[in-house]
Amino acid sequence: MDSFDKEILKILQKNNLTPQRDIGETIGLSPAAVQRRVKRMREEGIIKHDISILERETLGNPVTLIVEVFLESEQIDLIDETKKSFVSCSAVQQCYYVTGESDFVLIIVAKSMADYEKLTRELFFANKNVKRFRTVVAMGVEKLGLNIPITL
Amino acid sequence: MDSFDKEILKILQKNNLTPQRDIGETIGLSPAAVQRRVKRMREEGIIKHDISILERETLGNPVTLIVEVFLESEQIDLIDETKKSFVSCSAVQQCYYVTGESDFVLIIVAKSMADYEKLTRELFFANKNVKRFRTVVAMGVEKLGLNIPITL
DNA sequence: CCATAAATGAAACAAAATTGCAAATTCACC
DNA sequence: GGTGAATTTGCAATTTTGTTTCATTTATGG
Repeated sequence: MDSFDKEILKILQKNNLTPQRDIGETIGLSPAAVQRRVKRMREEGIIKHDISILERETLGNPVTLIVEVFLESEQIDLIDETKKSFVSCSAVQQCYYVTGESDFVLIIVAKSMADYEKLTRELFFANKNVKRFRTVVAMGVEKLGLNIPITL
Repeated sequence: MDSFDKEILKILQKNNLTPQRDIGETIGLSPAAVQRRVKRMREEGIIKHDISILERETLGNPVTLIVEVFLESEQIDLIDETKKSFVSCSAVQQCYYVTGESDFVLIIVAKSMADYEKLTRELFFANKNVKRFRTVVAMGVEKLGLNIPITL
């Protein structure tokens, strides 16, 4: 992985519909060379996914919540089970397994607070291993991206 | 926005390189019709961005942190200023303006803890309006996406 | 310094996206 | 329910983009 690759990645993580011709011109490489590098990086998994980012509000999910989850037991199989229930929930955008007082931090989207309240029953109250959870309501999503700082 | 649009979005937010022909076959519409709908939704901003998601680890940003920031003053201009400094920082992946005890929640990536420590000086210690902050270290990123639940 | 391997650019090729147009569908109004 | 306008559709032609081929160049190891 050289600096050409990194420059390509910098462009793709901003806009992955950029034509390879344009990328080539920008970084000084032929379209074919760009094509081969992109293909390789997809195969190697450096490029994990290619997705469209949608507007949450228009699609009926205007509420964002940040939830800190505290578990009862730190037994590995119990943790795994709980983890699975979080990850498989489509409302859960992100799930972090964390150190400190709490065990998980979740980023969740919901149609409404009532909708979220319903979700907490499934996700937390129904789970014996969840001791307690603390919800923080996002009034505004000021930045939302997965852009990684890439140093050449 | 009808159920065709929603089906298209469901596909694109998983993989935006899916050929329009495939999308058309799946949902029962001609490639041209799909193309026009996608174009419209891009123009309307329902599709906000099209990006590649990269592997953080390979690109030298293996550390993820969740930070709760408590401000000194709730004055709107001071908040805005602080917000700007967070949003413009490339290590900050997400910035939420929140209710409750704290004022902001940030998701931050870093090369190392030492790197993060350096970042805290710029971002928090250098800012007079930051009263205190609480850092939670992510041991594992179990789920990381921006997939919105779309109901037809 | 040579031989080998890897990466490149140019051109041909294939696949996908985009556009023009006539037919079909939907919608608002009577 | 019927009628006309507006919208949306599918098909086919066109254009753009992505992919492969191949000869050449550049880098690598002995």
